[in-house]
Amino acid sequence: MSEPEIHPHDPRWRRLPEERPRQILLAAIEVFGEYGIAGAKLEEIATHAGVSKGTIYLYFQSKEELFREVVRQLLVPAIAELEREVTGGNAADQIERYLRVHWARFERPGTAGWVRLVLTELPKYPDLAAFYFDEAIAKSNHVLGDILRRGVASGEFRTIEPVVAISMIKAILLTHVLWSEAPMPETLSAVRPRADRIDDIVDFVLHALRPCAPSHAAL
Amino acid sequence: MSEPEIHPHDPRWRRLPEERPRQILLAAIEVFGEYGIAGAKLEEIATHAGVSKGTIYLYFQSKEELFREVVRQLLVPAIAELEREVTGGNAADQIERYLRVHWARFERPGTAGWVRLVLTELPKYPDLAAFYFDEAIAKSNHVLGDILRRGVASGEFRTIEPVVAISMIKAILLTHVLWSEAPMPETLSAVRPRADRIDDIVDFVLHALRPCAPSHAAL
Amino acid sequence: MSEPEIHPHDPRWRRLPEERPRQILLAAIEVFGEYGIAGAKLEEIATHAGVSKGTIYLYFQSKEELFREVVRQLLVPAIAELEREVTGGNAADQIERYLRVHWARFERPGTAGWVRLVLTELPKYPDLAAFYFDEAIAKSNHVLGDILRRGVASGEFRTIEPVVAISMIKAILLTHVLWSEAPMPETLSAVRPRADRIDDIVDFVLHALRPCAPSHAAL
Amino acid sequence: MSEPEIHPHDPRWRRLPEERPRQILLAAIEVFGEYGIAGAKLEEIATHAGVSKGTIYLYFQSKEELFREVVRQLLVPAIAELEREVTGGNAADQIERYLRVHWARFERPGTAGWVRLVLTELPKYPDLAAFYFDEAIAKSNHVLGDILRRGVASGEFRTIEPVVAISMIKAILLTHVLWSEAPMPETLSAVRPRADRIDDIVDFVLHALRPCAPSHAAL
DNA sequence: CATGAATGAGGCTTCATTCAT
DNA sequence: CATGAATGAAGCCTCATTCAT
Repeated sequence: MSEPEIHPHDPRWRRLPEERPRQILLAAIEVFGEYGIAGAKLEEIATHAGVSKGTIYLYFQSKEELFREVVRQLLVPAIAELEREVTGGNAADQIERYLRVHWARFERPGTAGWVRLVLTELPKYPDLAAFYFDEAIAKSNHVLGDILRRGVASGEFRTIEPVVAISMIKAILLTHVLWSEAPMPETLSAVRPRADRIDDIVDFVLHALRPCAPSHAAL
Repeated sequence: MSEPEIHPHDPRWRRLPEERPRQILLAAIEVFGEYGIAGAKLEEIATHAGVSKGTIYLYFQSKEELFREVVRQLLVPAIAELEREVTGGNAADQIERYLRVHWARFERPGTAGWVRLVLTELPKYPDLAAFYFDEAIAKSNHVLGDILRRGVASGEFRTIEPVVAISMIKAILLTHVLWSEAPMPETLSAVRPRADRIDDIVDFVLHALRPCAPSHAAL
Repeated sequence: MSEPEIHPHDPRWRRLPEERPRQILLAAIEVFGEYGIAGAKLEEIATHAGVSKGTIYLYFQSKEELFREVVRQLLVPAIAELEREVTGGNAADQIERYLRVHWARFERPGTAGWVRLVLTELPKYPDLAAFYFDEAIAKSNHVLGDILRRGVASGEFRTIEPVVAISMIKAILLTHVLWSEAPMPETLSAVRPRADRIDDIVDFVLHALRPCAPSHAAL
Repeated sequence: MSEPEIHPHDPRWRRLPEERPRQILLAAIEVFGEYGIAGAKLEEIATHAGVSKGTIYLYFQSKEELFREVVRQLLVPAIAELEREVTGGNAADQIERYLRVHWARFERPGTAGWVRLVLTELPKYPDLAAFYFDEAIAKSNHVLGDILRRGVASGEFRTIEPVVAISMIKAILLTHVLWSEAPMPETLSAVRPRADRIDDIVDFVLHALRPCAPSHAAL
């Protein structure tokens, strides 16, 4: 209909073989996060990546394999990387730092989709889930477990099974990430929209861990 | 054609027509919970309900409308019903009771699907989410908020914004329900499989709420 | 563009579950025969059968499975059926009858495609080929072998390995069927278009089998 | 950039550019022969030829044009060349020589693909078929026709229309070449695998041609 | 010249929805 | 009412063809 102005340097596409896979993966994690595996359309991933449908197949064998690579190349490294950032200070400081580092990480737009991805899609792929657990979860569990054990030993924390505390901490963190994005977070949770929700989380977790006098909660 | 009560060649038995919609809704919540909205197939819902695909359309206009009715007729009432069961005792007892009642409720097979539905599918339908919030969440928030306010007032709990405590409690509860289900709970969380996980939850929550100073034990 | 006259009894389709599979198979054998498995389009098979694309999948799991059923339900029975028609007379008469019966069979329009199907597609499916061999080829070999052995024993035919004569007879028959249809038969063979090509075939085969005086061909 | 003869780091060796089209044609006839026109992938032809996909388009306008050139530049000359080799001896000797020369020719690996190409793909391209007929078939028909006419005239052969004998001879020859190849020859034909199948063919053809009456041996 | 990255039309397949029975 | 056969839009994937490098 409209004559696009044709310049001699108006190529329809460019050769970017080095960047393509990453472009596609980044587009994929976004779209998968929003719609899930079944609901994500390759067409949309391609558009987001600025390529055509067929191009995806130059780098990934299938939609499922693309999802697998998203987990392998983006999810797992991103999670694994977080663990390195938690250092220094006493146990409570480290817990706080752990929470804030993760929160900051997940505040980046589009990352809440990751949580949904992990919660709802990963269980369908046992091998992926196992890989994810080994490479990402186990490490963070180790980091958190160390902090908790140290805190308990030093009396900074009350006596608590590290594995239990870990699951509570992660439950709180992940769910609030999920609630923090998307349409109407406050609708599904009870949370009033607050930018500093992470303060509440830190506060709640540290209170739950602090040592106690004659506890009535031991019942 | 139909002389249902007497004829010896009568096929097994037949449900009253009025029950059809409910059969379908029950099948739908199960299948939606397992596969999500996009992944659920009407064929499978029909099979679960013991009817044919076409029959669904006699009672529901479309797949989406069916999902809406699932939320309206099953999810909301089921959640709303729970709130009535929490009564009596001091604030800590009531919190514990709240947690245990909900946990027991969600331990029924198939109910973890509800949680996934609410956490991951509902946000896509703002109007449904609002309805769900008004009819189900708001009530439970009210119940919990009352308990918390009373506990804080009586000194049983530390000073904490009820709305914050509510979101923490629900985050922990819902996530553990999700993890307690079928495919590899312990793989994606850090949780060792334990039947008494609810004890850990109660313990953690009450510790988080108890007063700060060397407790001069309320009550 | 054109308003089709809508009568109250102008249904867009009719329920014909009994006939559908056969309609589709008949359309499929035609289209497969013309284009091969890869070249055949389900769209065209559907059109030939007077149904929509989706309908094919109500009765056949996939394009390949459709092809398999064509072989199983149409090709093999059609070939097998032929063998029953060869009876009576001396050996030469029976050979002639065998040739003419098969020729008549393959003269039906569309059947030359069968030959191409068997020659070019069947080898790709070893299990199908084995089935076809057992159910169709082996029987016809048996029939032909019997005739030949009897002819040799009675002195009606010269001494010849039945298995050799069989392959010669089939080679001649199949190739001429292939040449007998399609665009320009006489172009690829040397054959002038003649309705009574089968007479030439009968003549040639019987001459090749007839007993001989001091043979110079025995070298 | 290119100093091909001297440099020690010169990659292996390189074909002269003039050979490229031939490389591609040779690869193409192989792949076309195995998979047919529709089933053949340019990617595979390129790989076989040791070039890239794009290179094919430097020499051939399209896949179909490539097939046309295969017929024009390889099939036709190869067939035409065969005719020159049949000389000397009496008619029967020449027929035998014709059969053995062709058989030897087609025994070269990959050449059975030619037969399939001619029998099953060529008919789809009437102009190609006509060209093939004029350039290859007509010549061989002429050669064979001459032999046959001479044989009939000398009494060495029985009275038979040359054109008929030609089609029988070619039918037998081509089909057995097809069956002699790779996937389950003995399954689709009745032929036991035998290295000396050509002896059977020669024997059968000569018997079919020999004079009828108690032979007073010509020559 | 040669490459191979990129494209996009076209085919197979699924499944929500419709409708004759 | 209920059925399930039939439809067809839409999505995944392939591969002949184009074109920047």
